[in-house]
Amino acid sequence: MDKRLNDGQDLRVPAICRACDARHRGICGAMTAEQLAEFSRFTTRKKIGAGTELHGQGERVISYANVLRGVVKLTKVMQDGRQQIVGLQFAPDFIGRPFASESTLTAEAATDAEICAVSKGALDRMVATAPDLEHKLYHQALLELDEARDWMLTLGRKTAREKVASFLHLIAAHYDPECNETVAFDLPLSRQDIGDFLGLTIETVSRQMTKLRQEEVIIVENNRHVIVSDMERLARIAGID
Amino acid sequence: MDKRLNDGQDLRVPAICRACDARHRGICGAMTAEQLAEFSRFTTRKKIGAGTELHGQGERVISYANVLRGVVKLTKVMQDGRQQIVGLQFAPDFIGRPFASESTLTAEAATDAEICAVSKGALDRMVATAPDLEHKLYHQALLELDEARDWMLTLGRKTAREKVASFLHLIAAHYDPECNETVAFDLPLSRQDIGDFLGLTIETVSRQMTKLRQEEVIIVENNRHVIVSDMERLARIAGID
DNA sequence: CGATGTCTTGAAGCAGTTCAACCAGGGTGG
DNA sequence: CCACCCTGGTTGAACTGCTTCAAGACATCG
Repeated sequence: MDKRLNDGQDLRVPAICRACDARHRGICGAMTAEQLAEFSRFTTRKKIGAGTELHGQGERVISYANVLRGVVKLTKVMQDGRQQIVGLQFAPDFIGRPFASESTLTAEAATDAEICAVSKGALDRMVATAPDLEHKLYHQALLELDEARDWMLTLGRKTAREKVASFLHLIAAHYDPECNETVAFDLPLSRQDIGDFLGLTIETVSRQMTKLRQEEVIIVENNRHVIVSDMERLARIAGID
Repeated sequence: MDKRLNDGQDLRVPAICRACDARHRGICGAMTAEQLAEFSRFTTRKKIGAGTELHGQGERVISYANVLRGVVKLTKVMQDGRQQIVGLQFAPDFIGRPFASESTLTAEAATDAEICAVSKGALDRMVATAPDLEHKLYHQALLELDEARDWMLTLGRKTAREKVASFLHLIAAHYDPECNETVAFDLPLSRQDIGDFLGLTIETVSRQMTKLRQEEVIIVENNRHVIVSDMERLARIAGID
């Protein structure tokens, strides 16, 4: 039986959660109807515009969030302004760092997005008593760690060309987990953000994109829309095994 | 009362664990005497020489380990041989990736080391039933994620000089958590490894070390022994806030 | 004491940055 | 409705920091 359908009829589950896309895929999937009901008293679903900051580097954190739609970027900055994106969160990812009062990074919407924010206290309390929830969070942390380490290889050892291809591959793979031969999508990041993600300048990103376009690895429309006709080829250029 | 002393007299705790340095600091700290007794039937304490591989990238993993002494490096390689160190594990760190059968990286002793290996099955079973243990593992995963993201900033946005200084700072801070003004230590990595950690060539690492030596930021003896006289200054050069 | 591996130093080359100009699209106001 | 500007992206030319390639110094160990 489809759990989602079943759940949609379970009136103990809050209405807002019953209508939520991320209900089963995200951390909420680990909660019972009763827990959700209790929990939802501390959650707020909201739409945020691109550029909205959820919390800043060095700030005290008072809430966590789940991404429901859009992309949130996690960035670190040095005093002199140099910037590095250290993570991209897609739906239904969890945003926040349990067991730390201060954030070591900034979380900011890269695109228009929708999130379900929850007070830190409420989640911390629930984590302390619900092993299933902590298990789910642990699971996501491990996935993020895998991603971070993959990206370290990209940052440390790949050429600009490979980096840009790796980025395109990452986004494409996210939009099409089936990994079809051809994929089309809108880039969730500006050229500046792509540069900050890849450890490159905006000019280098632009030049490499142009080259990939000329070689017909990608087709670009309106600067943001990208069509990859041969994912295999892109992966090869990206240096992905 | 000192828990360690107390524990040393508790005969339900296996002898090998009673004598273990990492007993309370590592994940074992989350276990009861009974759990340890059960658990120790599946653990093997062993000394391994520098260069010993614990598991390789792409291999099936059959055991986890705790570092008791020495340093273990986690590396990723591309088919053409380019290599990146994506993590350094010190005592009492846990090595392994729960919930994955295959490893996406290689774990290899960077120095002579001592580890406490445990069969994957035994730990997985215990994790499934002991929330405290999973909590501890989750906690470490989050710390590793923090470290990985810090390093992404280093890899993506720092100059060779700042990278080398950052590395020295990292090692120094590990040997002296008190953060005294002056710290002396042996480098746990060869120049090649340092390069692979920083995304630089061995020559660039060497040149930057020479420069730092000439500026008297560090004193180097026998290539491996380093003395930092002014940690503040090193941090400034490393671009650490 | 030579042999081997590790580290340093030097010189030349190149990938990516920097600086500057240009272009396209989209909104604003005269 | 067009001139204007403003933002985000592209392109070009000169520069530079890191790499590459090659040789030499140093330590360690049979």
